[in-house]
Amino acid sequence: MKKTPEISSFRLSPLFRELDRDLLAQIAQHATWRELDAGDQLFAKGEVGKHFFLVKTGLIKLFLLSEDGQEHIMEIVGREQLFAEAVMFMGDRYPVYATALESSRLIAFDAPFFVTLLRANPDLCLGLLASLSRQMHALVTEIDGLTMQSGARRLARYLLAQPAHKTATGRVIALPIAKHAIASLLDIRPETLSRIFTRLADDGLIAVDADRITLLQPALLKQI
Amino acid sequence: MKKTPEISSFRLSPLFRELDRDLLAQIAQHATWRELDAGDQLFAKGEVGKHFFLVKTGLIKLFLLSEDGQEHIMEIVGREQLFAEAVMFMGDRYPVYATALESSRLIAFDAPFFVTLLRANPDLCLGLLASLSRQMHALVTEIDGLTMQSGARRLARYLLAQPAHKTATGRVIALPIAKHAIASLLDIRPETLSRIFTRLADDGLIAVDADRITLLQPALLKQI
DNA sequence: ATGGCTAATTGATGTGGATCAAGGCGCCGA
DNA sequence: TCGGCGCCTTGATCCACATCAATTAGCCAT
Repeated sequence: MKKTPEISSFRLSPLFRELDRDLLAQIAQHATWRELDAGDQLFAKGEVGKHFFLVKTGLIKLFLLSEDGQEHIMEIVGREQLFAEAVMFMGDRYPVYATALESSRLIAFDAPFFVTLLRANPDLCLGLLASLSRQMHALVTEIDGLTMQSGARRLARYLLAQPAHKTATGRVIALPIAKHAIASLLDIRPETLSRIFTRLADDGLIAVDADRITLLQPALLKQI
Repeated sequence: MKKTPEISSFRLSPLFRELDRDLLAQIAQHATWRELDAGDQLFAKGEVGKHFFLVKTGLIKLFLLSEDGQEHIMEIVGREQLFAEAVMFMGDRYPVYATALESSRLIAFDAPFFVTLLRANPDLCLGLLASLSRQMHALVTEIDGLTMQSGARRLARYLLAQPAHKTATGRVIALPIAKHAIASLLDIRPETLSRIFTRLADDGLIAVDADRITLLQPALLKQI
């Protein structure tokens, strides 16, 4: 069931793009496919981890739990995205929980082996450094957003960041995840998210039809 | 005025610890001392940066500004700590502002030169990867704390993390920075911080004498 | 000393979002 | 077809913290 992935399935990821065929082959030999159904757990926080992952299809949520069981989604990882690379250098323990939001196929890369590759390949190192730096910047921006912006504003940003297709009335987007998951990601309660949606709709900025959102006034949305 | 620092002044930092004498000498040649008075700006957000820094004495605050001028301190960097390493891989732009809280002496390392060293020294690469991973984990923890914990709890954590010396009545700590700076770091208003201090004091958990805080009940403080 | 800073405290009031509670609605399985 | 069960919504109330405002206390610089 676990066969080694084709090189072509991961060579286009930014981290691997510059590598030569031989190296890619070695990486592939130390990688395996991983399949998850919706709701399946990939790893738990604190668990010793020997892999990092590339999402080929599906969605993975990375989250933390407060001691009263409240879940806070840190990030939703989608197709062609790499995650948990940092586990290789952090005492091997995952800093978050990871479960599948929908059925998903991942490639699991062997972390210890990858470290030996890093030791011999400075370019690979630099690529990984760049990737981590980008993620750090994103985290700093997230802290900024969480502490200095209102819920409505965070939702506006989120909506504007979604892929959309244009129609006569405005940009239409389909929410990729359930509303309660969006609420967790934006760090607000589902009830509050619902109220913000209706307020933005009342103000004519958006139109809501279940998970189909039309941005009627994207310019005003940006200004919130 | 800018003379190159002695090797001994930075060789003990975790990032440099494993390096041989020759490499250290090269690094030193591309490094300079930087002196700042209290309030001096080291760099601004968005500025193109060609250096990363090691604090030898003093304190540097890293912060963001909201568009209405509100300042949010992300981190206070103290002696023997390295910061802004990530700027080497992030399009060269600093993601935060940095100013001195008190007069400070720093070593400024040349980032482009350091990248050439990384290319030739996998061990150095791995050290930097480890450092960035640790910082990322800290950021994740910070998000967790900011979004899932009350102000009182964040203050308790902060106090417990400070260096203290024990006395008969409890652990005594001297706040290293002004209370309003602590408030910004914990993302609460100075007024609210003041009220939390008096509440904790009323409850007998701590005693406050200006910037001298005695932890009377550290165990209870941990439980908040 | 004196005036003018800024930090810190304290009180009164306002508010965004959480919490508690009660339906409505789509979807799926028997 | 009918429950049943998440998900979403809507309303009422609550609370932590922000905001606004006034006062006091240290701390230079003149």
